[in-house]
Amino acid sequence: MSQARPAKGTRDFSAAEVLRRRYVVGVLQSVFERYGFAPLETPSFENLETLMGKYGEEGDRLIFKILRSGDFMKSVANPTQPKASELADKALRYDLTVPFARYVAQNAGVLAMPFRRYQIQPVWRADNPQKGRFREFYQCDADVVGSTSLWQEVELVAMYHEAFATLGLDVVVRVNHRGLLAGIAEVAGLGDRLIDFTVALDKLDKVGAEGVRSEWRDRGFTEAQCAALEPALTASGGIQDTLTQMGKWLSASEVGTKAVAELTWLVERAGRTGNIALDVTLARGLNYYTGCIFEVQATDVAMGSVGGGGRYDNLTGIFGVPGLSGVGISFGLDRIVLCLEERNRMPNPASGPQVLVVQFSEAEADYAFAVATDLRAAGIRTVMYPEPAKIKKQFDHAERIGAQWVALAGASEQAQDTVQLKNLHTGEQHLVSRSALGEFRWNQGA
RNA sequence: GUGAUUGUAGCUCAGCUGGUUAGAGCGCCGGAUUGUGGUUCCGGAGGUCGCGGGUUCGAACCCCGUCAUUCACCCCA
Repeated sequence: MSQARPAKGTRDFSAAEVLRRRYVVGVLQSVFERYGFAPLETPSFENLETLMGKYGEEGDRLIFKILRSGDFMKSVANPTQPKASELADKALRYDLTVPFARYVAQNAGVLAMPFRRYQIQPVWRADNPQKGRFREFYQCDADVVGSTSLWQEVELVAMYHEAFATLGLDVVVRVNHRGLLAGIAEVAGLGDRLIDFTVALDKLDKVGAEGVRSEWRDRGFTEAQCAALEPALTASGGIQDTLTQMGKWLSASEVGTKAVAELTWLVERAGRTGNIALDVTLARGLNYYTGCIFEVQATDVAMGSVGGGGRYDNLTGIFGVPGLSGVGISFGLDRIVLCLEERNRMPNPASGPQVLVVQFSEAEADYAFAVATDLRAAGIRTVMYPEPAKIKKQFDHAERIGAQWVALAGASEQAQDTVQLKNLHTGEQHLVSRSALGEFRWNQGA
């Protein structure tokens, strides 16, 4: 086994893979831009304090920290037990939302609000890899800040629907509202245990109702509290029914009631653009969400979510700019690619050379190169064989690099200013004059 | 961080209850009258059996450790 391999959780992308990823990115970009989002790129690493504490305790653990430069150890107070901040002061970005919030806070005075940006860049997490899960992966985010209108949510869901419809992947956009969860916690008397409640509830589809109940108990909820939460486990049926149920159950809670109203309004409009589902068990880990939350699930592929997002009312507050509400969505590029491949919905765009120009002898190479230049000028992807190897070898090479045509351009062709074009698929051969290469039908016999 | 799994040629793998110079297919390189490929035939190169210890007359095989892979948990895209 070779020791030459990429680092854990990372991968190389071959030509074919790069092209497939570009295809997906292209679809997302075009959707983002049609909805008026402008691109933004931020650095791959940020100051450590910019990232720490934004993703919860678990998230902090998964941040890739970058060792300080220089002889930093000499300033460490206790070298046997250095503090993390003494060893590292920078970290690779963990997601695109926090760097975006940092950017908005920094430029709050000059950005036209509401401000819409999209961002397609890799992020890094020091997680253990598994299926569809990497330590370096791409996120494709679209966020809008500076507007509390629910129309933003409607548009973002429409973007999900449009993008996945274009890609040909069947998905459902699951919707929930942090206020709904907060309302449940309130009426069940959970106090500040909202996170414990939601993290367990989120696993309903995985571990079942009994699994959730026992996790609640493990997390220290009383039997009375568990009993009070019971309606959260049984909420099902139509979206409208569920909303009605929830409205009654949470009528004593102000946040709960408001959340139900918002969901009712959103669901009516978001349901027009595609498949959506109300899922009161949807929690999502990132604890900066405050309003509607989304998660996109491929319906025909066993895969974690292929996208997620939600509203966060005060993300820039921690960077000193309070009162800016934002809402955003994220597409998981790597997982989308995996899903499309599994569903055979991935096109295979051509990129390799179309023509290989054979080199017969060193004396004839100048003419071969002139022909190659003509071909390239005509927009044909062309490779000239670099040495006068055996013809069989040159043909083999043409086959292997996927070229459909071999161009034979030696002394006899030069005498007539022509080139022989042989189709490797059909075996047909055409004698074409150099001046007519631009009109040649390269796709014949493909 | 936890649990399990796997690690033999470039790739996919075989290798019996431990027993000589560790095999196959594919791939790679070369050749079969050197301006026309794919098929076929012939020949060739290529392995510290992940690494380090231990048991044994003898270890790819058994034991311990370690590293790496994959899958799952936690968490998440």
